[in-house]
Amino acid sequence: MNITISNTSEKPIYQQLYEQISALILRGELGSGFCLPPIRQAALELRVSVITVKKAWEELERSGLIHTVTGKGCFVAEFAADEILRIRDDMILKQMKSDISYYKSLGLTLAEAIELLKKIYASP
Amino acid sequence: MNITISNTSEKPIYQQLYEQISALILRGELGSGFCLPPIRQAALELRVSVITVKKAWEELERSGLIHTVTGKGCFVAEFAADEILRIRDDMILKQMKSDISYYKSLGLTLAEAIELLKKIYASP
Amino acid sequence: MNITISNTSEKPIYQQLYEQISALILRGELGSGFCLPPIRQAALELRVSVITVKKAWEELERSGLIHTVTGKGCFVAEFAADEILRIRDDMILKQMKSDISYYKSLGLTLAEAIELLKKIYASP
Amino acid sequence: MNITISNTSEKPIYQQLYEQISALILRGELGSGFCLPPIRQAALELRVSVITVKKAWEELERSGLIHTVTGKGCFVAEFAADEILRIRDDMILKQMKSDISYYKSLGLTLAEAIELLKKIYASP
DNA sequence: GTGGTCTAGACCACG
DNA sequence: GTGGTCTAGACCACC
Repeated sequence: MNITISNTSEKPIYQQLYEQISALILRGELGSGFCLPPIRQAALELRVSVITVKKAWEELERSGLIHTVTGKGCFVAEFAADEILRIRDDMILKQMKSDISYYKSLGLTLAEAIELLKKIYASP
Repeated sequence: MNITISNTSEKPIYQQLYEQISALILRGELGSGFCLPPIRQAALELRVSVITVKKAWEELERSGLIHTVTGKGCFVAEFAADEILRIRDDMILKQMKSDISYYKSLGLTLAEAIELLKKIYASP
Repeated sequence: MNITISNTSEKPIYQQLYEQISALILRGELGSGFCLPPIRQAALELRVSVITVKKAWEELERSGLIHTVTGKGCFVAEFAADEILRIRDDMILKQMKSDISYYKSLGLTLAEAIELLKKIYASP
Repeated sequence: MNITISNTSEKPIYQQLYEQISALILRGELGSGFCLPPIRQAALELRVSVITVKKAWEELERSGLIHTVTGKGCFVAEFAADEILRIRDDMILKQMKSDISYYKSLGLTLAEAIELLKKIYASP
């Protein structure tokens, strides 16, 4: 499941977890019904606290991306094909609005933004 | 000097202050030599603690955007005309790299990104 | 971790702290990964305010000598063996340039300076 | 009298004044009996406050380098030839002791110090 | 438990 | 008047 956690990052660990797993689901790499590892096992593998994993799982459930069955485990929710796209687009839209308000505040024009975007997208 | 502070924002107050004032300087609205309001006065007007304002001012100084003269006040630093552009571009580049790595992780293509960018830039 | 604070010194307390701890790190007495005492505990032991300790710790982080993990503590950064020497030499060079410009302004010759240097270095 | 004042320096202005004038006296460029300019004139020329100049003059008097005659002006004190050397050496010794304790705290050896000293003295 | 932020209020140095 | 430092004490986020 290729998750990487940085202890030195400014972002809280639970949020790093949340972002990476939600990305896996929204890109379709974790399909509907997929069973996430138990929090204790995930905590061991990622070398983080159980509490931290639990918090990330809770956030995922709150976003409607997973679905907890007590005593069974946590499963990726069932999505209609277009529903998953809608959720993804909402997340991107929300984020991009915030990003762009920052660019605008520094006086970046649309043309400059597009040029930069192309350049950065091209690099790995 | 239109500064707006949100006490409920996730961002710390001193950082909101830092971002807004650095934007004013980088957009050229506060020219070289401009004297910022005294920290005590700014604290009163913004209804925050003196220390919070000071912390923001310190960050501005650390970034080289202002310089402090004890007993006199805090002044916007002297910039070569192109230097200010270079600083602005560095800030934008750094931020955009981080933003785009998020878009990519959600599988957004360059074409989609540009389209969204245009749409959001158009709205106010 | 022998730290001594003088309340009567002209130097601010946080700077005394910064200088002594950075010296410990640069001399290699606090190795990579070493965990500094929690700021509240350090404040108690040194009989200064928590905020004063925090300010010193922040300066250390800004210099890249330590890194802070929220909820965990503050750890001496990982250095390549020669990197730590480079940082030390930069600090000494910068300081010595300033010192020597003062000696020169008082008309001290190189020969006199070396002689004095030897004499003072010999004394404890 | 070639005095240069930096408003952006970390050093207080009165101390910059004090250091530069005491250097002029100790190097012998301002001989015994030389009359310093009136504080109001000096303040005008240096574009600093009268209070600041006064403070510097007072420090000079306290060090025994000048001598104020009310209603007449401030005059460089009378020194025996060797006395001026003694004062200069005291000042340098005091400063160098402090400087060297810093070098030692960073683990700089005497040999390294001498080498650096030669290198920096050679450069302008 | 840890660090992160914010507050109100005090005293000092500088100009 | 300005900024610089320090204090005690509070609340929050994270682990």
